[in-house]
Amino acid sequence: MEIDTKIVLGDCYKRLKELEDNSIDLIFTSPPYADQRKNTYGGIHPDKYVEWFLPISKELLRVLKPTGTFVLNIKERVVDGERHTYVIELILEMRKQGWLWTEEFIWHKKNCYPGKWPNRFRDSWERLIQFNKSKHFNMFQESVMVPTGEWAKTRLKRLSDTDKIRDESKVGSGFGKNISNWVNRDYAYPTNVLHTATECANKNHSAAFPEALPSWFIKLFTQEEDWVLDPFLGSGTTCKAAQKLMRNSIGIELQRSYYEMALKDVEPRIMALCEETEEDEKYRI
Amino acid sequence: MEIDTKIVLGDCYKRLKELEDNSIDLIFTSPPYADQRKNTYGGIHPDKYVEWFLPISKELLRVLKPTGTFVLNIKERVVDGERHTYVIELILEMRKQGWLWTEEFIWHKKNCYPGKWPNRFRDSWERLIQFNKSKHFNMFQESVMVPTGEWAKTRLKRLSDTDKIRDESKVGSGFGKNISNWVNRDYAYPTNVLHTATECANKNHSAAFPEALPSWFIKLFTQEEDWVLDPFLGSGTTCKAAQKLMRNSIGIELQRSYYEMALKDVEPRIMALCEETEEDEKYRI
DNA sequence: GTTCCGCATGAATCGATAG
DNA sequence: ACTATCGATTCATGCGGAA
Repeated sequence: MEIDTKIVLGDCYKRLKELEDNSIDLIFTSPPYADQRKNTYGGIHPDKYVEWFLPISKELLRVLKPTGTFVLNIKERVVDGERHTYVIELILEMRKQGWLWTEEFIWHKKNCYPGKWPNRFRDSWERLIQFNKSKHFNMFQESVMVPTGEWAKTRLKRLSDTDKIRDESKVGSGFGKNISNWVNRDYAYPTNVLHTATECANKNHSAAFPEALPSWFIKLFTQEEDWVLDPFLGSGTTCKAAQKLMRNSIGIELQRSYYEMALKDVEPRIMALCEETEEDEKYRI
Repeated sequence: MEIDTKIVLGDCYKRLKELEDNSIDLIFTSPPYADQRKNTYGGIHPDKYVEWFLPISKELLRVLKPTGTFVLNIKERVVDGERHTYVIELILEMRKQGWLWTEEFIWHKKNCYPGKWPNRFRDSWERLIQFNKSKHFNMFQESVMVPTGEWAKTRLKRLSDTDKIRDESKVGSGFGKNISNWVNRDYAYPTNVLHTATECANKNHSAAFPEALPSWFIKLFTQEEDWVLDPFLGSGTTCKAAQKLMRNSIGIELQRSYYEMALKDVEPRIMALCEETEEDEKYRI
């Protein structure tokens, strides 16, 4: 199987024009937050954010397949002691464009940014807003199933005595393939709240999200050889995740420094066999 | 110390009229969700929800002290495959009334309603929207600090097996509970994400939210002898919590059956000492 | 007195069927 | 076509009874 990973330098509004109608299966992106990252994106003023984003979302609507999904990672910032309303206004305006506001996932960032303020606590969650073009979109729920409570309660306790002793190292290092082979069925569907620790790796990119985040949505909403798009690629996390999962991807990035950073981490074109190895098995969530 | 706990039967819009201006320190409530609880509240249609709630929120704004806080527990339902927009529209309209949208807490319900659908996962979170009348509101952050260090050990024991298994299994793909978050400090400030299960089966009165929820906000936004208001009291959880914490409270409930249920659990007027027991400690979120 | 197992029960949603 | 009702689906939790 051969997949393509395109990293594009340029303004996303202009470069999106070059993409064909109905050609993308999943758009996953984290646009620059309002009035933040001033040095990189010029700092869109919160009051102008909706106005700035709507032309882009219109292009995104055009390039997305009818069965595709758009996942927008965003959080409103605090302005003058209040949560600014640009995110919820954006939802209302995008619906007028024709987007369906299907769902809102919560990303709970366990190790969120430290700090203390007299009138608010640390902000440890962000919105992952799911938009669709039609009600009949692709969703592959089985690909993100998690072990059930039942499995945790019964199976683990039962095998804890003998098996822990038999293979202590594997247990200690986090339940490897040992147990995942044991029980194939005891998996449950997840909910709309995701938990991850934020990655410290991409220090240079101020809005970096952990690779597990795009990976989760890529597995959920696409199949191998589908097309993934991130119009605000940043340091390249989305394309990296797509490539590992054998999805084609396009990433657009305005800043040359990020663009080059993304290029470094991604093989522009790769060839690979399409066989699930035992190694892959272990990485199933 | 003597505190008052008033349980009032009647339509909250009318009964709110009887309350004085600037007399309440905290409003905590969970109004009937749109088209839900039809048998008890008649079910407000999602399209009419904002229109229905605005006159009430106007009265709430009147009775709240300038230093007070209004915490609204709500979640939009799915209508025709989409998340309905009445909640975010309500935020915009309440701002026009003069409310400040200060913050939005997430209540992560661990035991959310089961079910499976082709196009969405189970909904395991609700909004706890914080509104204020002015930027200078009371907030007692120390009262809800979370023990760390020694406490972390007991917390770890209490982690459900489900949590342990799921988090361990996610390690390979980048997810994971970072135990090292519990650092050496004895107490840490919480974040704006709350975790608790809904109180469910086998109780004479099943509360929509667990008592820990109003308790947390009562401790955070009020002091002893302050006034707490719940205009949609339901089975009385908010007043019960207020009473235990030595806060005066007023609860308004339309349904006679709920009203009587609330009356039963609450001593209309009590005298008590002001000591936090070990039992209370356990209820800290 | 513990621990363990079984079971009922939720602020739900979809799709089909009926009026 | 549009609304109303109903069955099927699904899982964490806490209680009660049993070992």
